[in-house]
Amino acid sequence: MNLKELAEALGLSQTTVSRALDGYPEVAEATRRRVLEAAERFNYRPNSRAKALATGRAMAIGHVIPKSKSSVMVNPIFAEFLAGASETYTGVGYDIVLSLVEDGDEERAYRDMAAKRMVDGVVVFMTMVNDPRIPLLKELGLPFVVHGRATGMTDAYSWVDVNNMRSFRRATEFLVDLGHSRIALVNGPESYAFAVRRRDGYLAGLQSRGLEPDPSIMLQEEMTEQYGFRAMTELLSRPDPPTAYLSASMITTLGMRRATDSAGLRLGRDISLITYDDDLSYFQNGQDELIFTAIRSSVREAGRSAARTVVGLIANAEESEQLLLPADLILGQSTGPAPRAAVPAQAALPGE
Amino acid sequence: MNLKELAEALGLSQTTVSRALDGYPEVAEATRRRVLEAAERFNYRPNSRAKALATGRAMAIGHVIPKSKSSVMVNPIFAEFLAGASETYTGVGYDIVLSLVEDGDEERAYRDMAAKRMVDGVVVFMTMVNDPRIPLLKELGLPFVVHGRATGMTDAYSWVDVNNMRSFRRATEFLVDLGHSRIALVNGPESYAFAVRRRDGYLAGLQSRGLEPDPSIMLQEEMTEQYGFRAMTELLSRPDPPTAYLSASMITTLGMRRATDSAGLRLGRDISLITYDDDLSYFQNGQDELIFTAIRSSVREAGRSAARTVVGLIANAEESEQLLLPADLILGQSTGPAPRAAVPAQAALPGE
DNA sequence: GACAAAAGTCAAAGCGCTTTGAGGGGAATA
DNA sequence: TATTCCCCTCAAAGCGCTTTGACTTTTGTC
Repeated sequence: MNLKELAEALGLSQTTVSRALDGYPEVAEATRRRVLEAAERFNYRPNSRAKALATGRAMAIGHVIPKSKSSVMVNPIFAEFLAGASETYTGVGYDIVLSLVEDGDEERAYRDMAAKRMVDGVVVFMTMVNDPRIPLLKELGLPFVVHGRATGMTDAYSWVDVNNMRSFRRATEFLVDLGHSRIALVNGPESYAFAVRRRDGYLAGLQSRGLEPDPSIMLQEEMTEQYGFRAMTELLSRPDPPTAYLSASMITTLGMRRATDSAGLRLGRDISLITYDDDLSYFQNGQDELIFTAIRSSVREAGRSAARTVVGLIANAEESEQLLLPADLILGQSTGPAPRAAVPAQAALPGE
Repeated sequence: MNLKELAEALGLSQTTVSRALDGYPEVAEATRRRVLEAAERFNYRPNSRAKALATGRAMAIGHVIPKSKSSVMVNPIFAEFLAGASETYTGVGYDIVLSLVEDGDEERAYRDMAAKRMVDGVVVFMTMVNDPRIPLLKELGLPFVVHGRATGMTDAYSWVDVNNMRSFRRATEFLVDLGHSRIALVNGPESYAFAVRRRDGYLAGLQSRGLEPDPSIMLQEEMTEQYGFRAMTELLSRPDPPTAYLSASMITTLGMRRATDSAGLRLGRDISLITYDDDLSYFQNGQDELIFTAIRSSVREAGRSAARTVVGLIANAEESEQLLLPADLILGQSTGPAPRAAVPAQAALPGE
């Protein structure tokens, strides 16, 4: 059933039917009711392609998700981020066009989306340091919002981010205040902007408490479970193992806990750990009481906000918009005072 | 830059340019080269909306992902599944239109997609027992493929599935053969078809070895980490705790391991565990040697296959296609012979 | 009752593409 | 040179919708 047929069935012109459906005021109330009722009855929906062509609006937002070619890894966070974004979109009638592309092919993906006019705007996920996508999208004139500011950019653009720097600084200071002086950073790849910010926060925290950073206990890699395990195992096996750990992802943290457990150590007593927690629905950090002391910020909420921003941008154009979401440091059971000298020594021979 | 402008710039008609770009034989080779070169230079791509309207093909596939309203949970598996599907689509020029909908709203989502003509076909994810979406999609006449057969359906339709029944049966028999007689099933919600099949496989395995099932050690719930922990903790605290466990998801398994660890028990020695393993990129089951004995089947491969099937369906219509992917039982370190009587008794007081 | 204003409806153009049916020009044949 | 045929190119219609500008009918005012 298309508009023409519906109009014929009603004995009205296409114009009137179209106006009635879209709520224009020129249509008599009785006519509108009649039209709406018929549309409902025939299960009519305007053909979105034709509508898009006529209006110039695709009513769709593009989400381009990079997947690193080397590791074949897809960051599962994006599922949760999308879930949030979709909550916003459904309210305002936008669809999501998803594109998963390998690391180098992003430029082409965005150029395609722009030239093919499939979307009215895009959301950039996992922003890189000096991300080339930002100037590209400006050049293309496609409204966009990035999740996580890029570093080293001066231009104004819209973003939604978390206060990574400050929260990692606070977490670090908190650990120092508990008496820890060797604090490891198990970070994500520092090609990502968020990872750089977290590292900088960590360094700022150390500095504010007068501690020297030790590059040998600052790690970075794709945030998998196996990475967490390897990193923790390796760190614990050192002659002078750290007593406290900062992890950039809940997933990595699970691997770190596995290593801790199999070394026979207990979190919160022998070792302190603070994790970044995206508040994933399937990895809740405890129900009643928290398992991990964590820097928590809902990535789903970030998705909602990013979507809201890009939709606003499409409506209003101009005026970029920035939004810094809070990240709370919440106390769980994985942190405690630094153990006395004896314990690190014991920890040096995990599980033996 | 649109077709008209490009044609003018070249001094050719739109027809010729369009044909040259689409590789029709009526165009002189020299003309075609000239057109292609110009298209490249001007960075021209046909407007996908106009093309879709003219051809009747949207060149897009819809993926509708349900998110359970109650738990607000989004199954992270879908990210990996989509990554696989997208590998297929990029090869053949299809885009993904993603729709995350709350449990009850699926029918509307599919009706929308069909009526609005946004997609040429859809992939159904997380099939339910007696899934109403299958008759609905048949009625709508939209090509579709489901991931995981529905149960209780007689009609022919296309699906891609894993041999859940057989693999769970084999895993159960394997555990019995190791001497285990109390084997718990920590399943996903049995409203899903795959969960029913896994349960049936488990029951068949018990029966073939002459064991009676005990409903009190057959659990089902959304497959979160916290569920695994709760389930395992509860099971271990019983007077007569199971010595072996079957888990339906790697994520749940991580929670189960956490519970096992904090009860002071060791997998493979005190307790045996076989997990279903979707081969997620961020939860690799060990690098060199496997951590868990597992039923492994790549969900990414399933995504690739499902996409291939739906694309084929659009091209050929008619002829439904079924594909049963293998699920291998692979030996890791989480299984071992059933401990003698003493150990379960000790396990009854976890961590005390 | 005449006229203006408002309300309701319509035909037709246009969005950017594909595709049909037809036309022009050159090579091959007579 | 005239004719046929093939190769290449083109103008125009159509995909299903929105929207402009005009037209008809109703309502309101003096």
